[in-house]
Order: sequence, then C-alpha cells, then structure tokens
Amino acid sequence: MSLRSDLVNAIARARDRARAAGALKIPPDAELPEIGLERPANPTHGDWASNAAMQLAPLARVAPMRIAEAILEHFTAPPVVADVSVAAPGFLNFRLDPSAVAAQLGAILAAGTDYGHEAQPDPRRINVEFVSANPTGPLHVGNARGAFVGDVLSRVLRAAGHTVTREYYFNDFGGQVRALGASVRAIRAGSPIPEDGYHGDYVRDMAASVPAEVATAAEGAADDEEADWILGRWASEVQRAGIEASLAALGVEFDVWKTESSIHDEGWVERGVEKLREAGYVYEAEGATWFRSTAFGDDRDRVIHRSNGQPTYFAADIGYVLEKFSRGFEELIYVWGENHHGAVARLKHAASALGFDPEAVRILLYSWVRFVRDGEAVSMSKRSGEFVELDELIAEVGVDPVRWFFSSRAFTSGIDFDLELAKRQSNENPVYYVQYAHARASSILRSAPDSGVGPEASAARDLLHHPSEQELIRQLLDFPDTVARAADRRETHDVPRYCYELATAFSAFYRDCKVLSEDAALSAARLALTDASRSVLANGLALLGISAPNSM
RNA sequence: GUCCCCGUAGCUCAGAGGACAGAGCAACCGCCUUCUAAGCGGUCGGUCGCAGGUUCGAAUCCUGCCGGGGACGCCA
Repeated sequence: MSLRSDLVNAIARARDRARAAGALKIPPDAELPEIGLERPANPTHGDWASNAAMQLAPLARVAPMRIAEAILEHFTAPPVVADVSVAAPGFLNFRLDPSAVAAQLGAILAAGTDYGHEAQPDPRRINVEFVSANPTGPLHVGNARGAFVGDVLSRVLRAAGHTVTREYYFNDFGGQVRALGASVRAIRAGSPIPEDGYHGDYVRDMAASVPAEVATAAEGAADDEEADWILGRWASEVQRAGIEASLAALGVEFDVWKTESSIHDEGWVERGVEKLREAGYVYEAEGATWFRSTAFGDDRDRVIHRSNGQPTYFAADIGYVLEKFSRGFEELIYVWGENHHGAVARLKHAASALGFDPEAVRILLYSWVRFVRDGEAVSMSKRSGEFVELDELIAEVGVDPVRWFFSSRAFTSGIDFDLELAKRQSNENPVYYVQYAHARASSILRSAPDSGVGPEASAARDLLHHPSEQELIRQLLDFPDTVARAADRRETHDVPRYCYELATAFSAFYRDCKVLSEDAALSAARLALTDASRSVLANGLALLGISAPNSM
C-alpha cells in the first residue's frame, strides 16, 4: 500500500460520504472519474494535490470550490496527512506530517532490492517479443532502440509483478537467407554479388571461413538455389550467434529464441489457417489463399499462401500468435519499428479471427532513430553494407550512456542521435549524474565505520525534519508509484527521469545535511537515509540495465 | 490518394484537461584546507507549427491547413 493509494482511497471515501450525506448530488448512474492526485510542482501547494472536485463539477453541476469543501468536510485524514486545504479553482491540497514521512524510512530500508516491487493487482503472463532482427548481418545502431525499449519494458513489467518471457523471433525461412547464401557463394566463386545480395565486409569474412563440410555440401548441391540455401542457413546461424553475443554484451538477454521454420515445421501455420478456415475467414482466389481481413475493417484482404504455394510471412505470424497463446500467455507484446505499422491491423485481426482478444495483442511501435554524424544522416542499409554496427557504437560511447539515451525518450517520438555529440558529451550525460550520486552515497557509507556509527532508522521519525531530508524521503516514497505507472502504461521513460530527480534530491541533502557528525544519533539516522537513497538509486538503475558503481 | 507518428527554449527531449510551460546540454557569473567539485548556487533563453472549435479551464481533446518521418506487396 503506497502513500499515494492511501490518499486516493481516502478522497474516494470522503466523496462517497459527502454523496451519501446529500452534500454532493451526483446522478446515481453517473460514471465517476478516477481521482487525480499528483505532486504539485509548486511546493506552496502542498505535498500532494487532487483535482477531484473539479472533475466532479460537471456531474454535480456545482462550482468546484463548493465540491472541494464538501469533500473536505467528510474527509478522514490518513495518519501521514497533517493538513488539508482547498485552493481556487477547486484543488484539494494535502500537507504531510514530517514525522510520519520520516518514519517511512525503516520500511524502505527493510524492503531493500525489493523496494518498488509492489503486489500487482492484475498479474499477467506476458510475452515480450523484441529486436527479432533478421540474421543477415550484425546488429546496427538502428536496432538499438528496439533492444533497449523491449529490455527495459520487460524489466519494469517484471518489477511490477507480471510474469514476463522475453523472446526473439528470427527469420531463417525467407528469401533473404537465400540472398545471403548467394552473396557468400558469389564471393567464393569470384563472381559479382547479386543485385539483391549483401555487400558488407562481414560477408567477405564469412566467405573466407566457410567450414569444410558446409563447403562440400554446397558444392554437391543439385543446383545453385540449393547451394545458396545451404550456405545461407550456415551464414544466418553465424550471424544469429553474433547477434546473441552482441545483445548479451549490452545486458539484453532472452528467454526464448524462436525460429520461423519451427513455426512451420511444428504445424502451427497449418493449425492456425485451419482454425481461420473453420471460422469462415479463409478463401481461395487467383490461385492464392486469402485471409478475409476486411471482415474486421481492414481495407483489403491478405494473402496467406501465394499462388506458387509458398506461405507468406503473414502466414507464419498467424501460426506464431496461436503458438504463443498456446503457451498460456495472457498478453503478447510486440516491439516493432514504426515501419511495420502496416502489419499491425492484420495481426490483430488474425488474433480476433482465431478467437483471441485483440486487446491482448499489443504492438508498440517505436519511431525511427536518425543517426547523424557531423550533421549528416548515416545510412543503415545492411544490403549496401553502409551501417554503423551496434558493437562499434558501444565501444565508442559506452553501454550506460546509450541505454540512458534510449530509455529516457518516449518510444513514439522520432529522435536524432548524433554519434559525435554522444561521444563528446558523454561526460555531461545525465546518466553519470545519477551514477555519481550512487557512488557518493556509497562513499559515505564506506567511511561510516571510521566514525563509529552505522545506519539506524529507528530515530528517523524525530530527527529527519530538515526540508532537504523531507524532500529526499518523499522522493524515495514515489518510487513504487513510478514503477507501477510505467508498467501500466507500457511506457518506461519516466523511470530515468525519476532516477534523475532522486539524484538531485540526494545532492541537495548532501549539500545541506552533513551525514557524519559529532551527533551520533543524527549521524545514524542520516546514514539510514543515505543507505536508503543508495538502495533506491540502485533499484532504479537496475530497471534500466545501467550499472550502479560504488566509486567513480 | 488513404493511414500512423511527430512539430514545445540555440540543441536533445519531458509534459496523457488543471495552479506562473519544465529538465539536460550549450552560453554567462559565482563556490573546493570540511562525508566524492562527474558536484552546488545563480543568470540568460518560449506568439507550445498555424487557424478555428469544445471546455469553468487546452501544449494536452476535435476539425482544417503547413512542415518532418514512416507505412500502404502473392517482400521480410
């Protein structure tokens, strides 16, 4: 139970009592708006403020000020609230009791690394599929955003009490695997790389290191196409392993690596299409098999099997949705680049047609990142071979600043990433500010034994009343709400901002309140606050996959 | 042509109907014999793309323009 939810509940009870007493006349069938409660930017408005009265004004047809007064009259304050007041045009402003605030410190410390992980009211089994880049080359910087968006989202959902499976779907079935093989074969034969082939240096490297048995098999192939497939499957497995290693180096790990071919081989596509057919959404025309997507409002029907008998990529998507739900997931999250937005509707329609709730299929489209070097856009084409490898970026800039950069922006906004600027400014990057606060707290804790004191929260209630101490504890108390809200919204960029604000509050505390002093009791209480701050900073950084160094 | 996302300080971005629109970076001025100066305090900086509309109240919701990006395949 967080402070925030206590307050929301108390306001709701006051509203209901005012209603029952006839002080607040709202039609019985009216749908009540959610109680808004936020920490106002302006401290003179108190520690928490609610606009509940203003939201009820249209329903009650009374001035917001009078509603606020009616709620106030029936309000029973939770113990942490010292004062409630009404402010124009109808805000309810709450001021917390400093002793009660300080008394929360012990619970934060006791929770340790679990602090922020509240009980989930609606726990779900969630599959998060992300990156899923084709294994035709190394990851490039364009893949970075999806990797970090999916990774941080998975961490946050887990922290919020959901059961999360992280999944990478890789394509070992499509024409580009053959094109990759054809490129390798062309280089080995000394002939030009085909039009739709791959031109990067990594292709040459692979061509020079084909294992003998693969080479022999390719040479013994019935025709060129078969040779291309043999080389292509080998090459894509080499690339897939490289991708896995790159991601692991970034701290991005997966629970499941799923191949497109397994979806076909295990019969999921057939079963999926059969279910759709039984439901009446499949028909044959022009030699192809179609999904009647228009029945769900799509502007055209979609091909499942081409007239040449080959399944489309969409066919595999249908089978994969069925396969995922058969594993017991209640929600499927897909983290896709916005260039896939055209595929969103048909996937959800297919899920509906299969009998699943389309709302349980959630597709998060992140906007494209424009990589810029000295003011000029950098191409990211694997086929042309002109791209910046993700490994290269990390080696230049470091994983922590890159993670911070991507996780602190809403995934829907298009962003520019200046590679030169990122390097030059890396020391000015806010991520170091947060890490520094953590290192500084660690340093104080390290020197505590020399002063003969240790962290002790029991006296905090009476001793930690300085405004900077109070503000810092209030920040610490915000953490669980931040995590829960990010998880509910399936949008995590509030977490880095929270970390930054916590670091700022800690810096102010450090400036104003000497931790280790002659006063042993005060030192112990302040050490407890330092320890709690360090712990919550570490928890926040862990959600972002960013390291929390003990010294810098 | 249809659809999706975006347009907020010099730059990069937050603001999911509420109180004077915020942060970082950049620029400028101060602060280290004292627990980490990768820090702290201060200054400068905005017709929230434009025009209407809804509302007690709009950066936020609706409509139309303008500008940027993306998607509309029997590619993946």
